[in-house]
Amino acid sequence: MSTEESSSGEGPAKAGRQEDRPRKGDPRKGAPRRTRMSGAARREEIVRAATEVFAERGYQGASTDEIARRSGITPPVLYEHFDSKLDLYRSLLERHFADLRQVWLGNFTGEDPPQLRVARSFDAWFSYIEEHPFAGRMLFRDTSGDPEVAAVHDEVAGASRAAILPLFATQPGAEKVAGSVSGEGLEMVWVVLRGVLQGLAIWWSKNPQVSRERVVATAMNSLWIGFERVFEGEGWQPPPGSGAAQLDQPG
Amino acid sequence: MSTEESSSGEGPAKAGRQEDRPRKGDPRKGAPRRTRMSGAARREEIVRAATEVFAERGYQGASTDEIARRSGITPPVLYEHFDSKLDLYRSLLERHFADLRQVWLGNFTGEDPPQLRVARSFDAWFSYIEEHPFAGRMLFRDTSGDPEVAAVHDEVAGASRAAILPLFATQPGAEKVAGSVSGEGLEMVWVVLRGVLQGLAIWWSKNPQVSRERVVATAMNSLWIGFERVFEGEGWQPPPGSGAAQLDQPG
DNA sequence: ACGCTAACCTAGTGACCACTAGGAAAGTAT
DNA sequence: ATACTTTCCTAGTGGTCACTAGGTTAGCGT
Repeated sequence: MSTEESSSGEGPAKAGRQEDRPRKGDPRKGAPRRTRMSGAARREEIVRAATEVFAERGYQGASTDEIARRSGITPPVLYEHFDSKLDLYRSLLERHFADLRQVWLGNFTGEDPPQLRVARSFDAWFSYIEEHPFAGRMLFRDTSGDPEVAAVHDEVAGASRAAILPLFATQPGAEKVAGSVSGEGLEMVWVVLRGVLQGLAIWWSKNPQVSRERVVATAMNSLWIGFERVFEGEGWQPPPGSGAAQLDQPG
Repeated sequence: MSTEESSSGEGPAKAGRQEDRPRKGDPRKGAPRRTRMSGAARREEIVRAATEVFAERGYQGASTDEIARRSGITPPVLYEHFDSKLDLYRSLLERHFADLRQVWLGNFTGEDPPQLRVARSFDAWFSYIEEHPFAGRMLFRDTSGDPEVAAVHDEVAGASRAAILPLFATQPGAEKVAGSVSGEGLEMVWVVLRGVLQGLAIWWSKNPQVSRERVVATAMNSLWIGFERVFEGEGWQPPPGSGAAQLDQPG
């Protein structure tokens, strides 16, 4: 314990502000935050807390007051590090998406057989999710409620997609999954992949007792096994001559 | 249910009656709403408008004022039909999930070969999405930001899941996809299925030029083709003797 | 015509939230 | 100690939102 506190001596004229309170009760108001950090360290603390809160409550549900509280500061300090809530959100997205992009680029490329590269990528991807649960849950949230937020999310996520998608396009036979490897077809492959991985990641975060190996195996069984057979030309065909009649939904 | 009274079309020339004012500027305040409806009709109008707004902005982003405005009323009237925003949301969820449940129950059951039943169900499911775009986009939104809303969503969606999942459990070989057909395994199958269908549905709503047949084919190629092979025992196996070393992610 | 019910409105209320002005204190250099 | 910078605070501001109290009017039955 360092110096008692420097405010000894003169009695406070107006308000009796004591610095070393036994911070029982409310941790925000009762305890004066005399834990001063360097700017960089505090900024990291904000990033960590904000990832947590955004993961738990989504963009709209996360309050800057709550983020500040979990960072050990009051709201004004937050705005000395980030211009706005949206600016903070964007910088988190960029950081975490960059991490995941590296996971793909570092594992999917190479000369190994496709199945091995896919399995390796999935495993590395779920490893990242395992080690950064809040990051995963934050990234995969639906943000389309607020157009401005959705634009930021689409922009950052789109940059990752643009970096990763070409890896798949070179897979021979990939065009058979969704009709083509360019434009809509490739986009649909991406949608399916993302749907499965994100769905499993969110489910896994609520069922952590399941091993990563099992989650990866489920993803492989769902995606790769089917895709591989489609690559070889065994794709599903609609039953001939049975268009509308059979496929109509009941009233 | 398509009695769409376009209450606010372009006014023909000018104000002829006492009712249609030249509502320049604020459309809510200028026009006295003397279009009185029966309670049931107004309630339907609210349901329609609320589905739209929840689909566009999510639960938190949807304002009751906006829902009221699109229903042609002011907020107090809304509360004569529903107890609260959450009550309104719950009743929409129940209605639309019940519709989708019927799609599954009406198409997946029967004596046809599994592939045909799956394809028929997918087609019927996407048909429903096609005809009720707002319903689809509303149901598949992430609502976990607000615990109270998440609880309602989980409750209603869980009822649908409980009705549909047993249909899959009887599929021979289904346990091989995720390790078992009970508990976690079956849940993971559900997660994968939901991830693919919902992902494709949301993507499709932004890319309506793609035919339903193509979307269904992508879903079949992604899910059924792979699953079928797994059913037959061809599931993916981790490369032997290559656990952590190969699968480690890069720094 | 006249009263009654139900649909609808105006005009709020209090709570919450993103964000800020201005000042105090902690650390650092002199 | 004194001057200076940086970190952090108190105490707000204006705006939005879910929801409501109490009054008005349309339309129907008699």
